[in-house]
Amino acid sequence: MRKLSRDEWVAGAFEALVDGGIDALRVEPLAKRLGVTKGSFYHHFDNRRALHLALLAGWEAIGTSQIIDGVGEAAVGPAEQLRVLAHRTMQVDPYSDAIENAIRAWAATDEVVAEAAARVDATRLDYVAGLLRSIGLPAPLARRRSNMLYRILIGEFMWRRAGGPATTKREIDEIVDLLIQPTT
Amino acid sequence: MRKLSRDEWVAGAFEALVDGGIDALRVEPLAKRLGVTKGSFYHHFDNRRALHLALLAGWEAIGTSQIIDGVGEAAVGPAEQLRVLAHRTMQVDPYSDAIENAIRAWAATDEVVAEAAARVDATRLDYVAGLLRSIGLPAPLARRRSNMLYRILIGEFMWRRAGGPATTKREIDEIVDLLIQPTT
DNA sequence: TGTCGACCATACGCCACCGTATGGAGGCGA
DNA sequence: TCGCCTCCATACGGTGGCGTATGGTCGACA
Repeated sequence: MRKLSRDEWVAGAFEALVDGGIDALRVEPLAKRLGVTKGSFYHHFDNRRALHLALLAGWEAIGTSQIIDGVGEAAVGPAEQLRVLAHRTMQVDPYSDAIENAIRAWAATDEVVAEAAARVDATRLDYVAGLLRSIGLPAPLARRRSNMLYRILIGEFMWRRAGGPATTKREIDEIVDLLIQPTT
Repeated sequence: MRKLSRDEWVAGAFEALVDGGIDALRVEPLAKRLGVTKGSFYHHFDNRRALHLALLAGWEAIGTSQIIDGVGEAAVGPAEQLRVLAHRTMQVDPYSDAIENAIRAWAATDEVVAEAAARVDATRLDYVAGLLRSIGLPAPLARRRSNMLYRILIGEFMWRRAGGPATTKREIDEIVDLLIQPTT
């Protein structure tokens, strides 16, 4: 008889989220995938909602730091840091694409999720805006440009998830070059 | 006793799609919303899938032309046309946001939907790229810039849907100005 | 005014899933 | 070895939704 920890359930839930979205994340099918019965699930969680919230908490924890961590060490100047950041976040990763999209779509119908997503977005945007200011853009312009880059990112995730071709490395460089322009 | 046409069912389905996504689009609740029973539904449609496909066909029909139609009359030069196009598509419309996102999220798990979305995307992208070429950008650059703008659009839809503040008119102008730059 | 067809209500069987209740297996300390 | 605690299997009732079968209503039209 296999024994699972709570974290293993959450990890399995992320897998299920990837190929089906939050609505397809049901406890009995998930239990079958994990090789146990739902008796295990209801030992670790009060109900289905509790699993969803655990999932959300996990995403928020890694979603905030994952992208930013290590950028400062990987590159020296702010312009190069921005470039590294862009390449890292836009690299092809179907797993991340699916999760990011699933959470964001979920946010449309769940206030708690929307708030968590807003926190993650704010952290990322602040970081990028700070980089742009370091490059020399005035604060309001830096803010607008970071918003622009962030929309490109979200769009890229969703675009790829729907089956579209990924943005190439060369195009990413071009985007960064364009965004750090002080004027139009 | 109320009587509905097939189109009224589709229209109702769009409403339901807006506040819940494709998974929440179920025939019995929808029938209740429309003030009839599912007896009516199964008179007009073979099954739930048929409604989904009708929905998809409706979206593809309007999604391709809706944005483009009338732009040629509303502005003279290609640069101004692009500006008009950007303002039109990015204007705040929670209804469109929801549908666009729902379809795109749906495309991640349904091949038929993914193909329809790809057709719509290709049409829109071709149009924007053509505008950029008319402005004077070389074809490959025009293609890359249109991809960029399109990602911003998708990102904007999803961003707003998740509760974020909309891009202002001034920012939209700035984006267009940046994208029609011949070089970085 | 009778008939026909379009449209819908109702009732039914079926299935997937939720959450609960209960007991059983197995490790672990006293 | 005994009892306990953690983790899970099993069985159950309940709910919501799918699709079908069947009959009823109402307007159009001859």
